[in-house]
Amino acid sequence: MDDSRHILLETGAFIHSAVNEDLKGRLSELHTRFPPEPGGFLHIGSAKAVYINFELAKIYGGKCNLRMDDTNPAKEEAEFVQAIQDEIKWLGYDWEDRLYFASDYFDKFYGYAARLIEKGLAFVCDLSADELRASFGGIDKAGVESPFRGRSVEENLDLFARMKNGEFGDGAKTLRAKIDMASSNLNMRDPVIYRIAHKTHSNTGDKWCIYPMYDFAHPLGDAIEGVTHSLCGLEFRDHRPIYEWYINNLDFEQKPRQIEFAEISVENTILGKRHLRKLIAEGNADGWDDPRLVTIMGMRRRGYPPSAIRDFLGNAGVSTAKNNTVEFAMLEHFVREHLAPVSKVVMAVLNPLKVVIENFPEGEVEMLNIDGREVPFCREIFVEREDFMEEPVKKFFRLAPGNEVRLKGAYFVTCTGVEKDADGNVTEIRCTYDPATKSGTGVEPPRKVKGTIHWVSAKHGVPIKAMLYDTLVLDTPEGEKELNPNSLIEMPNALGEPCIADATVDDRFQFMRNGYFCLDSKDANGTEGLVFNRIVSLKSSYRPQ
RNA sequence: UGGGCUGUCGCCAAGCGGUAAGGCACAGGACUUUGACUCCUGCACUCGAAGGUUCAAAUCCUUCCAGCUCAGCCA
Repeated sequence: MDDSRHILLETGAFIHSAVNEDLKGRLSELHTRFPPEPGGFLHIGSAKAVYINFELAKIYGGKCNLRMDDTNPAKEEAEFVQAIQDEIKWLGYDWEDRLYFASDYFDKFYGYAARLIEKGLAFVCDLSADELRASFGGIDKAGVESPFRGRSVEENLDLFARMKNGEFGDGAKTLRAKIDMASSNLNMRDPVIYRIAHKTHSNTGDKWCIYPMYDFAHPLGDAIEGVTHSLCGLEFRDHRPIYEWYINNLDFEQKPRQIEFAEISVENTILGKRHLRKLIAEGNADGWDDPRLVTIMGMRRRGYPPSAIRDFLGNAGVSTAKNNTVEFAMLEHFVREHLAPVSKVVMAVLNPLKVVIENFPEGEVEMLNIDGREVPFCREIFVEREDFMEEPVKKFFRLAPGNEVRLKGAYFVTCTGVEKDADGNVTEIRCTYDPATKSGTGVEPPRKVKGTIHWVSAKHGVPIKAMLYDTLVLDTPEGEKELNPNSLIEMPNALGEPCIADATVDDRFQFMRNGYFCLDSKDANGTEGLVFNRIVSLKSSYRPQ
């Protein structure tokens, strides 16, 4: 089922040829890495980076490290370190014993920075954050060189050591690379290498009060770990020159190469950390694991198989540099495809309408064998409210006055009447059944019937709550995101056939004609009764009227 | 208006000088005790536009048009 290996080989040709060329065929030497910042949870966008880095290494028999990019103590928390590992494992990948932390290299980073100073390629700058920003210039304006750019190697070395020793306050000084303030690439305008931040780091504690910037730490981290190919999102395209500048100026034997791929975006979803945080803070999402979110936690709770996510990612393609927004329907397609073979098909009625079978003996319970299950059938059952129409539209093959349908695995029934309340709402329908049409007897029914509907015994039905999801937000034509008012529909009075009382969180069901469902893992001990999440609906070619 | 990048079916996406793969979606049809699944069938004489080179161009050249992206002591 999981042919992602094949898919990734077909797509992302630019990566394959680059890797092939660099390694001159020794592809098992391919070494990649997935470098998350432990400052948040992973989502489908991060999953693509996980997928590409790990999958590519797997295809060629190479290795992929997991490196926590924890160079900014202000934004990172230890809890994410474990969460991210769980998420990657769930996605199906293994970094073996190669879990690393950028912070493990702080000593080395410091040494390399000093090296840059000695080579006259870095200097300590006293400009304030505001002054620095102003001196950077702009998109069509060259920057201005720092007045501290000419300091001697000795002075720089001394100042840098004193920065490290905590002699200066936050923001008082920075270490900067000496490159080119007139570069058309803003990342090359004497970028900051180290900043001062008297903050406790989750890994190194108070040992450091200066921390390296991403642009400096990332290539060095790659080089130190022996990474051959640093595959990252397109957003880092403009950083490639600075990545190479550090690598080339620090004389690494084996130079890692950065290759970018287009990030994925899925229609009607939100990926941005701050946007997600806002949704959660405002109560519009039920935490990071809200099943309507395409966070890893959300998709996991929703019931998406990880293999479906991998397959989706592979099929959505690994393009070079094109903006793309994949339709949500494509994700759902792969979810269905991977769910179908592992799901047990059972009956559940989401919106129950009582049916009394008038000629079925009162009090009698008949056990029916449906696909190997024993399912009780009796005089009073529930069917889906949507499966009955008092005044049927044309091509409505379900229950309607005078109309005969098959009850799945049971008998043919004909609607003979309707009961209503004072407001005219249908409260129950009356039917008669034909004993000669019993299912599974091997005897051909005496006549054909167009519709087969699902049902649950009134006496034996297990009360459940069904959660029907749609995406939390909708894309507007203007390119904005708006809340989807119908992103959650709760069906509190749903009923399932008896066997679902034994469901575990790992079980996947297809509720016949209603979609794929699983137990909500958030409420695994059932304090709210049995809560089932609809993972994805079934496709339907039925169009009323 | 500086730099980088991109424009192939509604959405993804192959293709890299030899006459437009595939998936999703959609539309027909077959099958059907899930209006599901499965199975057939259809779905770009055309590759952002215009010129040019060539026996031959989505693929090469030129110009133009459109879109995305970059100014954290974030990653």
